[in-house]
Amino acid sequence: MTTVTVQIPADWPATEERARAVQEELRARVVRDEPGPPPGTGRVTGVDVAYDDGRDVVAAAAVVLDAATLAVVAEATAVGRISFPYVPGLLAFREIPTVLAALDALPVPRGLVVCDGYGLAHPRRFGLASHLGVLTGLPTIGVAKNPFTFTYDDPDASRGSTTPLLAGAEEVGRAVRTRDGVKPVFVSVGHRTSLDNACAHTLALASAYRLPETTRRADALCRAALRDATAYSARPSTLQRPTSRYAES
DNA sequence: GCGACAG
DNA sequence: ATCTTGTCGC
Repeated sequence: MTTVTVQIPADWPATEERARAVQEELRARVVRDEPGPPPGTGRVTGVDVAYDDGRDVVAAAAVVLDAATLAVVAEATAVGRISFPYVPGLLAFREIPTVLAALDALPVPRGLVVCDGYGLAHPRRFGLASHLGVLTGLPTIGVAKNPFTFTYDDPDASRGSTTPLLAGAEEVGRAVRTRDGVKPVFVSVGHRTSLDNACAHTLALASAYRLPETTRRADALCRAALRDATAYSARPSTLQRPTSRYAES
């Protein structure tokens, strides 16, 4: 598996104002009139990021799955310094440099990229998934765990039920029930994909668990990469008192 | 002005 | 995101 080190781009926005201006400029490049790749065929790639704010370290992972079998085809990770503080609406500026590096390190084509967060469901209609799509040219979707600032009616309890995710009267995404009786996930279009297709992909990728297998795999991998990246700093609990469950008594 | 707010 | 033990339930 490939692991790379990332540098924050010299021209990366340093203020919230600049970051918002970048979003306003790039949003026009989102392609919305393509359906995207059909679910269940080809490859699907999941990306996710983990942080250690205290040490200023960020790790990203990209995991390519066979869309039909969900078997892992390829993996890559990237490690770097945190490029932006967490500000609701500006998440992309915190995640993108490292995610791009991990995606670039993959030895195989990516297919549809599934992001942990939003695409068009965003204050300026340009969330992480759309931003990543415009920068890479790849079809992308966003699958988030929370409704952010949007409203929705609870979908029926059965897996496959959906309701509109609304910004006022505008449908910016959908609440999708991936498992019976379990809290829905929130799906939106990133780039070069239709909302129907984005929801179909999400359901195809999430049947055993609430979240898509792509994000589950990427989440586990970026956490492991973060552990490795910070393994040399002092961590008494793991380095000095390894395993014994009987150490106290 | 105050509260809410993807990860 | 991350901090963190046990606990209720299939």
